[in-house]
Amino acid sequence: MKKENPVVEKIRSEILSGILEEDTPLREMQLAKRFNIGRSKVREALIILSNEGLAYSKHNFGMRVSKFSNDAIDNLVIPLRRTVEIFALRQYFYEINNEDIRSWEECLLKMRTACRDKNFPKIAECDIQFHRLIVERSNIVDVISIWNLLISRVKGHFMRNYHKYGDPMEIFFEHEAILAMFKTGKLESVVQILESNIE
Amino acid sequence: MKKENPVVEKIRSEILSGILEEDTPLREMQLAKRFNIGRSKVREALIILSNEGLAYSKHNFGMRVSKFSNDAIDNLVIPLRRTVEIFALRQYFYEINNEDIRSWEECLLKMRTACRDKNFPKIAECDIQFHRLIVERSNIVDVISIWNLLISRVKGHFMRNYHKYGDPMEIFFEHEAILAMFKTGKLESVVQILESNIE
DNA sequence: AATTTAATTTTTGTCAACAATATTTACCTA
DNA sequence: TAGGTAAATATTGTTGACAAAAATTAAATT
Repeated sequence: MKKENPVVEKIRSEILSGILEEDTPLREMQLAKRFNIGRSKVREALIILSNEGLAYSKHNFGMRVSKFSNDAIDNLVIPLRRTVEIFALRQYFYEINNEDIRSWEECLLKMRTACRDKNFPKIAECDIQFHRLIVERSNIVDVISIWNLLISRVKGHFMRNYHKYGDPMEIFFEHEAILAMFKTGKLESVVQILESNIE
Repeated sequence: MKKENPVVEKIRSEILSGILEEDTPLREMQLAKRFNIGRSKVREALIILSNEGLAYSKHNFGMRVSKFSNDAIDNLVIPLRRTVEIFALRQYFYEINNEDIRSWEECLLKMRTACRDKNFPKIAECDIQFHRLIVERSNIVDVISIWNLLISRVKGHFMRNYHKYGDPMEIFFEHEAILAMFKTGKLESVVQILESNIE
């Protein structure tokens, strides 16, 4: 598997988590000094981020952090996410073992704390992690990379979506229910509940 | 919206269609001279292609054309492509003008020649271009980049798929029919014929 | 003081140069 | 001639230089 550029990974994570706000200029020299690399290496990283849609640029303007996605895009990306995650799940569902279950349980533990604390960025992180585990368990590189792109396209969607819940704990209960259904071994029921969770 | 780098587009199209074979070195100076641009611009293009999975590199080895993907994930990617293209089309269908029609007609003209000559790499190039025009006309950068990733995951699929046709001219007729349906202005009919074409 | 204008600094985009590495060619020897 | 070795060439990855554009600061004007 291709090893990721750690500078790309770091900047991307900071954009997705909201540490870097919309329209923040990504200054080349500043990043070069920070990561102790040359300007050309920073440039490469920014090109990749821009290609992923997390940064944008104009001529002689440099790269800036992209704005949040809009509802129109969400309407496209959410069905795609459903398709990808359920495709991934179907590849291995009947081979799920105790170790797999434990990784989801570990994720849920963190999510419960985050929900109790109403720490929404942390809830989003756990939410994404829960679904990432579903996709990565398939071990199919192409599927994982498609899912990664889709997730980067709904920057801000998770936070917005949480407003629909009266109490953040409901987010935890929903994912707890998904895992409970995993344990029953009923694939079509899992598909149904997973579909309703991805919205 | 920022226009896509035409050099990236051209090289990508040549990789996807199979004009550039697996493991072909993508020499920077050679490409720079060919497109009349500097080496740094070529470098940017290659980074993007590599990020999309169409090229790979080792240190001091440069970029090479990636190998074909296996068709295991076709069952996933093809429905996704359908969703994305039809989503794009719905955004602007009732605003299609003569200039748009002309760009598809221009594409079809090349496709007819390629089909008559049984030049399969060229057919694939035109086929991809036809669908790319559908997506790019939406001017939605997120949609375009998702589509680009999906297309890059089925490298080789087009060529494989053409074996189903008895006569390559059928490929041209199918796309001619799509454009004809565009002109009728009946969106749902276009959706239907487009869905059947993406397989 | 507020606004406009000019000068200064910063930043980007691009090029050319360079060392490090890889590839090719020419040469030598058995 | 075949195979190996060294020289020559080509290519990449990286740096620094520099002009063009943008952003910032300072000065001037009302």
